[in-house]
Amino acid sequence: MPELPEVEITRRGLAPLVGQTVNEVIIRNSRMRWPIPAHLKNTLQHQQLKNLERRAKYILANFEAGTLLLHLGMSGRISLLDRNYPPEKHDHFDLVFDSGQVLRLRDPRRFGAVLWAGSRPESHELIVNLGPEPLSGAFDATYLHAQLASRNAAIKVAIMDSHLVVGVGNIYASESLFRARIHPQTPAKHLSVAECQRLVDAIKRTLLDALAAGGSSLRDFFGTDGNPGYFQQEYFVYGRTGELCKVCGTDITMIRLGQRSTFYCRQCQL
DNA sequence: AACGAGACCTGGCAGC
DNA sequence: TGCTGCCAGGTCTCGT
Repeated sequence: MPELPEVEITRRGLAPLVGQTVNEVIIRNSRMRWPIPAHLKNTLQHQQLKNLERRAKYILANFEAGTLLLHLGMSGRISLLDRNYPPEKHDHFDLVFDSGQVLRLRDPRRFGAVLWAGSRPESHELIVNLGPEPLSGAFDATYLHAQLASRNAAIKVAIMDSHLVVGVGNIYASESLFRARIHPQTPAKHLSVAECQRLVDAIKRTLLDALAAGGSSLRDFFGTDGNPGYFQQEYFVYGRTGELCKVCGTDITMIRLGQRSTFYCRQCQL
């Protein structure tokens, strides 16, 4: 599930852990995208969680000793549970706190990551070259238009490039382009400033709407079964091949761009 | 610098 | 019921 809104909702849901102290680190399977560092067991022992931040799709857990990076990959999920709650097959990593609460990472496909970033996480190799946050002021039409000037690739592929802007995954790329009424295959460099403005606005609106929808289910997020129960987003185009466009009634088309499924309305998006 | 393809993994589902 | 093939929300790495 993890696109940027889901990661942000996860971060917010973990807020009760701030101020608590780590009692134990459990690594059941260290083989994630990169190995989970074994030294975390010592490094995080008795460390107090100072705060939780987010950069792109990384959750940054800040401790006195440094910052733990958490990434959910394609299939990751973090739950906040009682420490006695029995782990299941793909529960690879636990941070157990003195209160008896545990932050538990489950990730069947293991594309996610648990990494140590030391005291300067902004300089970490996975962080330092990332583009601006999509909801920040730095991501505006002027910036986007300048970035696209040298790119022939399809606009949908371009906005999913984390060096250009972070946090626009496969679902929200299609959704944002629909809202901006831009065909996903348009060569990026062909977008006018006005189109860039529509796209910037659409990306921000799409992500904010998803955040608001997810936020409404936050109460269910920490059920003892650990199921987030995300609000089922009502998509305009994603996954709706052959169904009717909610605006004009044309059937939704699917194509592949950059090896990813892409959905659009051939009437609304030119 | 930009682009496309391949890689990493497991689970779910359609079709036979 | 079981097998096979294909698909999946991410993103880094490598070759051109």
